[in-house]
Amino acid sequence: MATKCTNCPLRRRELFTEMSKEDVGFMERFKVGEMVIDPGTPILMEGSNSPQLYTALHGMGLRQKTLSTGQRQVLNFVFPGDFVGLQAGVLGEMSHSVEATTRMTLCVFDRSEFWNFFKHNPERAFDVTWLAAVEERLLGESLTTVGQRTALEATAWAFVRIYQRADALGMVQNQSLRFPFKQRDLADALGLSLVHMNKTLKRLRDRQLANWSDGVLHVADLKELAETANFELEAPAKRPLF
Amino acid sequence: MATKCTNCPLRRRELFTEMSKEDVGFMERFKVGEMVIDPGTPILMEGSNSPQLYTALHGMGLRQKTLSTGQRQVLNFVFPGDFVGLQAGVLGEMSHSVEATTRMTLCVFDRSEFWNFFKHNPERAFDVTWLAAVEERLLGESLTTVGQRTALEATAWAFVRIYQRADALGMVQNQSLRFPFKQRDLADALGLSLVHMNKTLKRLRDRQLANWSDGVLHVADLKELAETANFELEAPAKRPLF
DNA sequence: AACACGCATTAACAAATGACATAGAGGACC
DNA sequence: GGTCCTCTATGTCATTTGTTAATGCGTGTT
Repeated sequence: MATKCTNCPLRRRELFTEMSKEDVGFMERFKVGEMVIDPGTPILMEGSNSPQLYTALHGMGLRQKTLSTGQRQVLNFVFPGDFVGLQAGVLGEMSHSVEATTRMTLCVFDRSEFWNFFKHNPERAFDVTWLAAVEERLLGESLTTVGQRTALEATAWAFVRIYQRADALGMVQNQSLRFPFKQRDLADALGLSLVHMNKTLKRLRDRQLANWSDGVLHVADLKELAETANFELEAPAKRPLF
Repeated sequence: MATKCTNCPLRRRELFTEMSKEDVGFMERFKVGEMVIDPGTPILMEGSNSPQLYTALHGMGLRQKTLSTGQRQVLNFVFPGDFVGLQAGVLGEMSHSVEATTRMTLCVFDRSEFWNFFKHNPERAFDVTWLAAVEERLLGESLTTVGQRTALEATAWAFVRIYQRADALGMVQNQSLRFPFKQRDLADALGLSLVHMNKTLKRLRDRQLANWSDGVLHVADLKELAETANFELEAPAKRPLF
């Protein structure tokens, strides 16, 4: 029942770069199966060294880090097409956890085969590095947001990025998308308290910039939202799918 | 008179993994020269696509991102041995700037040769990915700090990380190291105002945990400092030198 | 000597954000 | 129907952090 990479519904999305027929075949041999998990289930644990790597096929999740005090930082949200476990694959240990927020299905890859990529398929090896660099770029931007932007700006920034990402995946309809997280999740992603997050959402709603209710994010005017975030809108760059 | 990779003083430091003779030779052919720059000079600019990549040999610098409002986020500090320009090498465009804080000397590599690494030297290609993953890990930790820790905890965290990094490079003597930045730099790294940074430094000084004056950071008790940071001390992992 | 400049320091006050408390809506379970 | 639970919403107050301004100190320049 596993989806064949040849028929992968993600590859067609405009977010992703073209993939050669050979590479698709290569991926198909690399893929060992598919996994379906329920909401709330951990996929990878901080400190663990998973023998498996994943690509999110359906559903959404989040990456997070927990301090000894119990506070948690949400590093980012996992969208379909995201590669999960690169750190485990390369460094041998995850520095954060990944868990499913909705029901998810994941493509499963064998970590022990990972090294073969570098040996036998330099193009795909380059793509892995590309993904790591993209991740680094996004984290740098998140860090800048949490460090420099106000609660309102930060929330607007997050919504713009989420909207753009979803749009590139074809998940936006009527300027709306399913964003099935809790206010607590976004608060922990932006370093805000839950109460303050809630008040900030209300402000965005009152200003008619963005409305996130019942798991649906609606953005009335992306440009204006980006402006309140002090964020320069630009066409999202393509990236490899792994 | 460029340093030959064979005689590279960094490679001996315990921070770095062993490198085979062949790889050293490989690097030596990859290296096209050396560059010395004065304090304050930009090395790579946000948005630029540099034809050159670098490894810091001597001196220190910082990576930063600037918002349209003029605020800046310092992403991290560049130590000797750091690879600079990975994003340009892989993505073709930097998402942040890098500039020298002290006088620096950098090994210069040709970006056009970068791809050859992946084709002809999978081990080194893997190392590049490793570096990207390490960078991602560090940024995730910084994000967690800025998002979740108080000003005091964040500053203590930063000092612990800086101390450990410097120690692994053999830059610590008498529990002290040169940390030639301004309070403004650290404030921008931790998302704090300059004044609050200053007050926080005084608190750490009063508590006899850490004293950063005249460009020298002195840590009296690393363990206690880590405790105030809510940070779990662990032996720093080795990493490849590029 | 006089001056300007960058940086660290401190005080006084302002603003942003967090903490606590409470309430309501909805779902799951008995 | 009741009860418990999670999540959202809102008000009040406390705390952290930011802003502005002033001072001092060293260094380099005129």
